[in-house]
Amino acid sequence: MNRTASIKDVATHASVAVGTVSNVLNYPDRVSDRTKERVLRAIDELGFVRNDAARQLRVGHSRTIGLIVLDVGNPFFTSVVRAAEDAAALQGSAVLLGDSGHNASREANYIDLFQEQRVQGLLISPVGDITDRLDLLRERGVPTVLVDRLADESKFSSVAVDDDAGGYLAARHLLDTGRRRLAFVGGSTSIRQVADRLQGARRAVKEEPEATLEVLDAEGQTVLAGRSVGDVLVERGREGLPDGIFCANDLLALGVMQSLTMTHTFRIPEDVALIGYDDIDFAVSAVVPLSSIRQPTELLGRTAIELLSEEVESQTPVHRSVVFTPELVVRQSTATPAG
Amino acid sequence: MNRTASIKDVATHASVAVGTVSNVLNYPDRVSDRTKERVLRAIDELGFVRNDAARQLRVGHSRTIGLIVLDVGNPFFTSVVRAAEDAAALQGSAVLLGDSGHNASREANYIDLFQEQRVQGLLISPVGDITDRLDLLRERGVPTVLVDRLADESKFSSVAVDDDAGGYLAARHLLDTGRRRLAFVGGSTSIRQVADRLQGARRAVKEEPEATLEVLDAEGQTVLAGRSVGDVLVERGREGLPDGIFCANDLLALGVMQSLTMTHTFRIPEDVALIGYDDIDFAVSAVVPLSSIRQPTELLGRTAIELLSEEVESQTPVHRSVVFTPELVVRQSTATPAG
DNA sequence: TCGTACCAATGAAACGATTCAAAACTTTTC
DNA sequence: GAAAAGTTTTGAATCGTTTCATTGGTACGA
Repeated sequence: MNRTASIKDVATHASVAVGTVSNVLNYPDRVSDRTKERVLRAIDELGFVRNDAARQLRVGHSRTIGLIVLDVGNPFFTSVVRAAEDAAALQGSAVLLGDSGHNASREANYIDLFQEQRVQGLLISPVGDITDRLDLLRERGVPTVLVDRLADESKFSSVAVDDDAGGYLAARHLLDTGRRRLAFVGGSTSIRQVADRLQGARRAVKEEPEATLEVLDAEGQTVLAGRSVGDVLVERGREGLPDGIFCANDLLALGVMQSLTMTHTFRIPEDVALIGYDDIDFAVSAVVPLSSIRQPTELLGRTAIELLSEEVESQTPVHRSVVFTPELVVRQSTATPAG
Repeated sequence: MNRTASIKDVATHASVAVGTVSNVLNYPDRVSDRTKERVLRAIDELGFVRNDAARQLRVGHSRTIGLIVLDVGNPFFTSVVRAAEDAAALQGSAVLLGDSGHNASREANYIDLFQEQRVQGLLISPVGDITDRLDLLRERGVPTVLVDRLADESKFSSVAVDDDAGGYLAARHLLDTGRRRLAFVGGSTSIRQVADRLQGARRAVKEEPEATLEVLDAEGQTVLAGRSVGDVLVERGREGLPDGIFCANDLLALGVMQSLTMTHTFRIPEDVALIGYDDIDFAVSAVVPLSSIRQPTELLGRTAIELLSEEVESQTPVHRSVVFTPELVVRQSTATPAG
């Protein structure tokens, strides 16, 4: 297995100087057609592939962008990742993807790795509060954009989705379709996103004098947790039943739906309207197609790359925080009750 | 923003030679404790981070492995990716992840990129038949392991899961729990995996003289497609109903389940047993927890890395194909009918 | 005191690209 | 036909590591 060809081999093979080969690769119009053709043939014959490490060493920076997410398995992030990759590809960069899995030490490993790789910049959805760590990065000249988290604008750019607005949107929709006795199912409100969504919902409910909002406890954010909540409601019976339920994510909502529809005690949406959050793939194919709040994930990924480019380009770093508003997706589970 | 510190700066700062700093980084026991400490302090004070491009240029190869999957959003691949990352980290390598999205040109882009990066090797779940392309890679000394696809063992190593065995396992389980009138729902059998699973199921059915296997058409591999199949069965009524249904993936199975349970005409598992394939997260939290066939994705990812290491290490490349057997996961949807 | 080991530290060379001032050609202009 | 202007091509210097033959020190035994 003979060593892969270098630019020098190509130069010899084509009887030109190394600088010429480099020019063919990087500034094709500086080279005459005749030599260009000769060089290209040599490249082809030797199967030359540019060594990016050498290139990077010389020019001082790579063409890659680091992206660290909390969980690649989460559809929200999967979608953000894909959008970021596409946007990066358009501007000639590649994305190095790291999955921290909510684990601070894995996150730290990736940050180190990406620094050694001299990435152009870093997009990160941080595990905890690592502003110190990121401050260091910033000082060392690695521009950073926070994803799905608000940042101190004097220090970082960030992209996020307005969860308060999302909560408002969901509750407002239930109110607009005539429901007045609302319930919120969130799992732990110690999660910032959940707390914000609840806050938004409260805001909407305040706008209707006779509307009420009850907060139901759930153990976690899973389908099973949702089902337990549903079972409690079923037991409670027709009396205390809310007529509109807003779940802080679709899994919870699907669980509630399973419980209510299986027992056939209550019909969705006639007796209870139900709305989730995230608009996962399963929402549309639920037994009763589930209304939900969709987060503009593609936009999030694309914008993150744009903000990063701004940081890379501008000498005097100015930071921007972009907050997107989520979108209401209406399906059958919140259809207006007949009559 | 001053340039990041180099090994030379560290050497000056600690009053040692550059070679010594390099030794501290790479062969700590070659260096006396006193100087080691001095160097480490200097590294800390200057915030030195090793430039991996320079390192790579010198040693001739990177510490990264390229991994190209068909779809990061697919839980199967997500799980493989995570396992591969962990296994790679253990041996000091990092994984560069590429998502081809079933698109040959995106795939080609990643292959090019990874070649320029001089990855140690490539794990790939190829879009189409790209053996030509991969042959080229092999000639250029980039060892390649195929993932989720069988390979000509004279050319490549590969890891895959035995779909025929999985199909057999599912059907055998239905037979073992007393079902005899089986049905297979697969979507298009032009997909290799689906065809193999059907073949395995047929093999099992042949073992029981009085057992039958009916193949039901489905439009695609989604929940909705499954629901349509379920609706057809419901319409058919108790007469022609199979007593055991095997779906080539969990989405189809969940669709069938929705249809059968909603109408309350038939009960699962009393009237019909139902088993899926893939054991996605949703299987366990279905209305009736769904039995399924689990693919050993973690093992797949880990083994892929191992095979690649073998290829990298061995001078005379020998290739191996490893085929794993999937695993039966029994839940309520195939419980033995009472009595 | 000298010779022999042994250990630590040194620093020039090499990796493969890009860059850029200078050299070598071509073409234009007078 | 020579000078000026423009175009191509050249090749040495450079980026930041690792490597390794060599040098400098120290300890021990004779």
